[in-house]
Amino acid sequence: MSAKKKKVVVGLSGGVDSSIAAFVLKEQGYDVIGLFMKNWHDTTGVLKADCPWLDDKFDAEAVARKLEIPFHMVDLSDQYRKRVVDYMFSEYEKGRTPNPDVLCNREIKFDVFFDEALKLGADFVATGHYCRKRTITVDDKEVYCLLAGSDPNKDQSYFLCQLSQKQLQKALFPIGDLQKPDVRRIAGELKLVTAHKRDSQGICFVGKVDLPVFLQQKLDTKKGDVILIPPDSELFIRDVNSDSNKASEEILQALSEPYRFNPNYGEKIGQHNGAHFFTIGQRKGLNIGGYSEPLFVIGTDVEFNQVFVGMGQNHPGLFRKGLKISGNEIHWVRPDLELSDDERRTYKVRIRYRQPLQDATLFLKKDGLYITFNEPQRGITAGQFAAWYSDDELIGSGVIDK
RNA sequence: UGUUCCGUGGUGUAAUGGUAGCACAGAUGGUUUUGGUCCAUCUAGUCAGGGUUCAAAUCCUUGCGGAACAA
Repeated sequence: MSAKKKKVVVGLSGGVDSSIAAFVLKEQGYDVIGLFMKNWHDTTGVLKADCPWLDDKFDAEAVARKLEIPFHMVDLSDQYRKRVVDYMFSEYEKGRTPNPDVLCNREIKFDVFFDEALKLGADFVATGHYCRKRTITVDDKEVYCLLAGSDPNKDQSYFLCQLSQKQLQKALFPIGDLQKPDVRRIAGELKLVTAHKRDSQGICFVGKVDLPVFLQQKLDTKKGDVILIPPDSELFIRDVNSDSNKASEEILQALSEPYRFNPNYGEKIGQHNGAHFFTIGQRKGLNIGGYSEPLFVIGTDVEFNQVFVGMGQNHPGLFRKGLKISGNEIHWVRPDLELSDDERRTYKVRIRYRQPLQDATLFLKKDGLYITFNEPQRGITAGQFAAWYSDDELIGSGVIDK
């Protein structure tokens, strides 16, 4: 007899990707268990009202039946609310723009869900993410690498940028080598109910929400001024030598400093319903027309409830060359590659999902990690995650502090 | 009070006698497992009344509203 089959619990979401993840695992000879997690059932602010988790559960169950694997469900909505949604509200309240899905992976799918899976006796836990894992040996120790999915169009490694070695150790990403169209095709051939289901969008588990409405559950609306900042404002003059090779702490700090707006630098042109409903780079929702080019949010101030905007795609307020991550927020997916004090290293960095990787240099300083980009970046926003890559491997990440 | 100028979609503007266009805003849809971006489509207007003309945003006139100038 061969050794006992390894047991894998796969998170079945009721979508096509996790369906095929389960299928691939089965093909590979694992003992597969499907586990559906219910995370959200509140429909406040959700567009397309029908509360979809039940449909998803039915679909997940149907897939499990078709693949002839056991099916279980866990309700993690309590934890999801506490560890993802509350975090979201609190970040917005501070005027930052969180990425709940990165948190969802770190806190839910690869934490509480993980534990539930292990309770079912799992050796591994699998998800339908488009990314890959590789195991290498460094100093006689196994090290797990998180790689981009093979389908460059669907690579979801960014959302897993906060995973730890411990989490990666038991993780499997069965569809990381597949292209999305192949996933659809296989699902079609297997006649799975999820074969032609639309890809999920919006905050994972919550769905596509009207964000202001969603946030209004906890955050008050409050009228404030919208202020237009001219592109030639002195605020945008950074008399730092953009040759950041010298990389003194001063230069790094200057490059990573958000523009400090105040109404004296511009002109009041309208009103908004709360600065915390806006994020840098945002165009829609200002409700101010009459300009030759669109207006974009270039800064918000929740303390004084002010929104600062600039006209046009190339407004200098939209761009910055550097950002900073607080020392305690630096996360290395590969701890063996951690920078030492005052060390610098070049990486490819993205600051949002699906952004093409940008050439950048990381500097570890006493007060945190500075990242400077070769090209100015649009919409560097506190609360979002910066993730650095070496080729297609995600090395580390952190919440942008400023 | 007098003279002059102006009044076009929600906003900013184009069309000076010949099918009222553009931009921004807004709505809807698409792309996207964050926010946002982006793409497509759509909505919506000649201040009001009278007149000239085959034809008026455009010319004339009255009213209303705004701006400028005025010993």
